[in-house]
Amino acid sequence: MENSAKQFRKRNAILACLRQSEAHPSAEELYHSLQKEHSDISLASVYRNLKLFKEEGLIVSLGTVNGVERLDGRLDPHVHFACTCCGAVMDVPDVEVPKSVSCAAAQSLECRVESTRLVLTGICKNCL
Amino acid sequence: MENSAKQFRKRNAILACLRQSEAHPSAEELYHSLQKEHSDISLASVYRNLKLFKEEGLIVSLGTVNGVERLDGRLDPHVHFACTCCGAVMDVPDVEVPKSVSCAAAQSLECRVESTRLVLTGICKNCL
DNA sequence: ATGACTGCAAAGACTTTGCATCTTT
DNA sequence: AAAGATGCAAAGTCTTTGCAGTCAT
Repeated sequence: MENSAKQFRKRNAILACLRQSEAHPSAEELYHSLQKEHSDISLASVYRNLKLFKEEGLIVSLGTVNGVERLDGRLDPHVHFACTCCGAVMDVPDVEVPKSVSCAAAQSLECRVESTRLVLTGICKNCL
Repeated sequence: MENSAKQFRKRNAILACLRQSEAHPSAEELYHSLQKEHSDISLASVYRNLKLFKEEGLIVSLGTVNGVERLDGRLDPHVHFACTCCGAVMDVPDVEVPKSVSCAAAQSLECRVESTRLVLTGICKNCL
């Protein structure tokens, strides 16, 4: 365990960093945050591991904001707000997409709904 | 008018093509559709005009599906479903995001909400 | 002439991948 | 020795932009 912990040192750091962040960072933003503790980390590792995490379902993509993919380590479904001005992405507290929406979709389209992503865009408090 | 119609021939064709499509196409898909009528159109023109249309609010971006931006000529807010298997994007009929969601966000984040985008992802009827 | 739209090719931004190296088993 | 993780640099996608040519005012 100790050994494998060392082997997965950076991988774990990437996941931990994303989970601790409230900023819904991009790969590059994560990379910069990680450099404080892991000055020798590479951007490729960040991308590589993020891709793995997504495939494993450990993290979620929020889609792109200004052409850059943003990620979330929180797995419980919640609504996001993205500021088109500064690019900030934040959680919207105490709001959820009603389950009835995905049910209705599944029924009328005869599809299987696996995830639900509601992103509001606009101008944040700071930019106003 | 006839003259300017000619001048905006391709521009209009791009917008019309998007508005007629139900597929929420990407720039490249639009480009291919347009080639039937405008064999000399260029991909750059498609991208250029789509960017303009977005800025003018004539069309809406649905975000990216498999790394490619998808567009919608319908401006009334509605819910979308994206198939992760085949990449199809379709409208979900008769469902809407309650206004209360954006109101709650505006209130708790003290932000201005300008648009709302709900995308469900999963497996479509055909792929099931 | 001036301003606007286009095609082409080049540039740009973001992300992925091949390969050699190093570590762990 | 084998398997896995990483850094680096190269490659790959998707999108934007500079420039010259064309059309309309």
